[in-house]
Amino acid sequence: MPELPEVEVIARGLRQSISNRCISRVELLWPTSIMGSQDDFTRRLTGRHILDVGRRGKLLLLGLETGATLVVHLKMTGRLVHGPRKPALKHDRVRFHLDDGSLLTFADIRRFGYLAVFFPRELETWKFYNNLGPEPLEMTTESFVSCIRGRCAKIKSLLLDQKIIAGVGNIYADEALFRAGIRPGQKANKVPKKCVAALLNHLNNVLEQAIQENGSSIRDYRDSNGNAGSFQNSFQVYGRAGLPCKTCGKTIVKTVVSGRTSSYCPNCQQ
DNA sequence: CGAACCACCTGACGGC
DNA sequence: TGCCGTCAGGTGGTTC
Repeated sequence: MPELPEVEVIARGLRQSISNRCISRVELLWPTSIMGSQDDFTRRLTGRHILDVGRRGKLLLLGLETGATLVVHLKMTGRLVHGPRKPALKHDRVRFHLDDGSLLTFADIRRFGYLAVFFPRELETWKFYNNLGPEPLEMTTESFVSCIRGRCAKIKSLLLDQKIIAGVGNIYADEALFRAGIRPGQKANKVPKKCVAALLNHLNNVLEQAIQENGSSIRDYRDSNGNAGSFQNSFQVYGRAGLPCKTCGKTIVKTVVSGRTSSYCPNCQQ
């Protein structure tokens, strides 16, 4: 569910609300949401202070006083919400009781999401983390072009590949490609170099605008305070198949790329 | 290297 | 009402 902007919004919110808090108790309501040993997980967190909150790709990273990192992947329906103590809800999977009496809750309807605590050595050997590509917002045009150019895969498949660029998902891939005027099914090596270079700027503009608007809420996404985002109101193509293009009026069409529903304007995108 | 599948799960929605 | 199929923001694995 959440892509880079949503995870970034959550990280910023938690940085404000839980930095320097201490985890007094860990409540495992659905133990299989933990990757690896549940005992280690609880032991490594209980009684520890959270020093900082960061993000890498779509991963949330909570830095602990011990140097270990609590990693959270929200996948499709995960939420990480901080608030006052209250009874657990149906989809709550893990709850962290903090020393000020507040509660940090990981909820996840579909249970694809997971949590883990890694010490630095372990983090280095975790393949998913280690193979993550660069952050788009920190990437140079030259490096982006060199990652994309010469590839014969469809351009959208490359945007979605976390090993190439970290953090882009179905929504922002479609929105960036619309702004760049490139069809999602276009082969990367057939896109003019200039257009590939411009694509990074469009992608980063979309990501930054989405962060400003607190992310996109299709159905499940909520920020760390439990509030919905508003960028879904600015979608140009995502979820708009059959509706008129906001730029030219032509009907937005739907196709499948990388097994993902993809929408584009047949007139604005080539 | 790339595409086409399936798998992991639940819930919402539309059609009949 | 209820049953059934379809679809959903992500990632990993297999096979061809």
